Amino acid sequence: MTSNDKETLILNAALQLFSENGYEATRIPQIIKKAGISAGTIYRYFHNKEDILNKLFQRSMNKMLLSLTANYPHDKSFKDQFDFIFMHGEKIIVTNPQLIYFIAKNEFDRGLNQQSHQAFMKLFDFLRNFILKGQEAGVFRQGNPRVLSALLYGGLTFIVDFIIHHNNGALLSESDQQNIHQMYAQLRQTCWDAFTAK
Amino acid sequence: MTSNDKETLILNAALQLFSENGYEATRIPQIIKKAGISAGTIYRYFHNKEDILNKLFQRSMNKMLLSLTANYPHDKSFKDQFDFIFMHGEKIIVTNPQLIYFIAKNEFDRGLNQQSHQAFMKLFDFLRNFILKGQEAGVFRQGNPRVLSALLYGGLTFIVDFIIHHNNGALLSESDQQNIHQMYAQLRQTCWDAFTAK
DNA sequence: GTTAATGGAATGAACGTTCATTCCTTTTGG
DNA sequence: CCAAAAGGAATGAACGTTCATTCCATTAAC
Repeated sequence: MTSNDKETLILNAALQLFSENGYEATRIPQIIKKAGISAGTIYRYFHNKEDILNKLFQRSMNKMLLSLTANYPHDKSFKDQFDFIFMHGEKIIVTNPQLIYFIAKNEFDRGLNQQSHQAFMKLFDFLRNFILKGQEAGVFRQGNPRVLSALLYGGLTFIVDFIIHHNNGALLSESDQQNIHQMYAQLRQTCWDAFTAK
Repeated sequence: MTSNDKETLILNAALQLFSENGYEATRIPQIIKKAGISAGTIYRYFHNKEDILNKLFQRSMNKMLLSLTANYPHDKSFKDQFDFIFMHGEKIIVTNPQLIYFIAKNEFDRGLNQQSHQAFMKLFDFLRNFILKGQEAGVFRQGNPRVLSALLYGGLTFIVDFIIHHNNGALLSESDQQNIHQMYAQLRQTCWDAFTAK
């Protein structure tokens, strides 16, 4: 087991605990136990608790951004781009709902440093740019782009709430997954209608 | 100054601190200082820290529900009811954005007791029922009502994020208020389109 | 054999809470 | 009316506990 693996072990344990209980309520001993390491070791890889939060936040942001930007269909229609964003969004969420929930819970908390905020803004700007371009092209309704991103982001987050709390963080059953997939499809259609209604 | 006033003093201080920093990160000494009372006094009015959270949460929920249900236009059109909900939602949010932010931050946290969850569900059911009735009447689009409530609730919450963080929790300037009013109007129209698009 | 990594007991600061005491208002006695 | 007593609210220093972090002996790697 390399040192890199141990860092990942710690981050994964922290992700689960932070998303379940929040950053403040999560105790270092909990992380230690879940990661299967000892108190001293954690401080070989991270300066302190806050450092874990920030490294985890940035890793999460980069993961999401990478997933959304890799193979992004720049030259296709807005509908295709919209579907691409939703399809990959759903994949990210269903694969690891804790990630989104962790982000939503900690997004604006104290404890996030400049670098973390920049990582968030990168993702936010990506969505914002998509909306702005759609508005310029006359495909999306006019107005403050924040309203549309609020709908999209808020809708996604609230569905994650459902995923997380429906079974107390356990893995999703097949029927749950189908149910969520259906909600996701409805949300996509509803958002698209909202975006394009004139 | 009656004893009731002091309880309110504590709850108001807690509301501001909880919404800014979250429940866990808020320290009792902070509440004491902001409320202008001493350490012992707080335990005359509340059993413990968690009790403050729950009493505050329930007070917040009841405030919101009262504001939404008083003079509710049961016998008017769905559009009128929709506008009523939005109008009163905006009023609540602009008057005290911390309230919504506090709720959004603590909604699913550990520490909330049965009674608090019931208070939340009462409000949630109110919205859910409105959506269900609209669906039954064929006015709103079909599908899982949670998708529509996610859009509405998520949208509102995310706009509150903007209000709170735009000026670090200070009172809103007049131009800010106009800006928010505009966003709110856009959100209302967009949500209505999303709700009613077939 | 040397260096780096690990474990876990030890540490001290900070936390929520308590409680003996003080303060102030209200009641009682004459 | 006034003075003394009582009652309840408020105080803040002190307490036990819990937390993040450190330290150092032990183990693993090469």
